Amino acid sequence: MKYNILEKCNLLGLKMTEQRKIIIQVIVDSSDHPDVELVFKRASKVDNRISIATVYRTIRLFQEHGIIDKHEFGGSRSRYEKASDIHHDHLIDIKSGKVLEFKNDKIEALQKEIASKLGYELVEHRLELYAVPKGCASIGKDK
Amino acid sequence: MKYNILEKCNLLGLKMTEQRKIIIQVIVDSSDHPDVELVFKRASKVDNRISIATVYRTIRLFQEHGIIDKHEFGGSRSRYEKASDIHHDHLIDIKSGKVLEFKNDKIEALQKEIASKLGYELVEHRLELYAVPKGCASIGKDK
DNA sequence: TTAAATGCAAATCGTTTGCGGGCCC
DNA sequence: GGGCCCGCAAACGATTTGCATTTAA
Repeated sequence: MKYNILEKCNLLGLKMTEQRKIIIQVIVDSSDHPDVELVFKRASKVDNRISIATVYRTIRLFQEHGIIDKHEFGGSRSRYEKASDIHHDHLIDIKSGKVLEFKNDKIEALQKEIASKLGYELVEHRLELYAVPKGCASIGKDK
Repeated sequence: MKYNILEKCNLLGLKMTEQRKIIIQVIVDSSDHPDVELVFKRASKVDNRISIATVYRTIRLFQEHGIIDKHEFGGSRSRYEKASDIHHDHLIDIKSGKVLEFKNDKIEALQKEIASKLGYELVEHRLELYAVPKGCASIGKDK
């Protein structure tokens, strides 16, 4: 019931090219939710015959097959991470850009409840907390 | 302590042009979180001497001054609404695209608590529920 | 062998911007 | 009158796509 990415690709009948292997490896090894540019850079370091178009295509493909998850945090580019069986949300450190993951069942339950009260059935949700490390709260709070 | 948009613009020293008046009116009259294109269409109906560049500029300006709020729901375009004093989150009906607003203090409190536990101070958050009307749950659930 | 995947460059889409002319305060 | 604002069209950045070539199966 649990497959790794290579197995999932097989099941889906996707050809396993050198490029795809590298992109998969980069995604699996990255815990910082990289954007396409960054995945491209990291992949290029392994094998520079890879093109950014392929990275875009591959990431999109994987995303459409639920192999990786797409996020739109602060910036203009989308960011990605390996899909995980355990759902989680994100806290974005707006000082450093670092992204922490968390999970809270109470919030999940409340969301369902809210949707239900409004006459809806929850399909998915997006919860992002934008925060600053305790202490450096209002110091240099420019913008 | 409570000002309407015209007053806010005055306070900020913004010139009140015909275009801006119209754009403000369109935003105030819209409860469907329109994107720039739609604001432009509605504004043009009132006065077709308006250009989409002005709509982009004005909306951006207002947003930067906290006069309107920007959202990035499903699609590719950003959507906007008049800023309100009462914070609320959104439920997006993925069948119809309709957007409902809701407010839940328990969730707000939990978010602060989560951030705090992680060593952070919550600055802002984004919570969106994507849902389908009860009943038509899995019928025609074609992605 | 052959359908699918790649690289390249051009196209697309939403949004921003430089410029010369126009308009609010 | 002067500076902010406008319309226009060109520029932009992220992403997608058409096409000829390569490659996995």
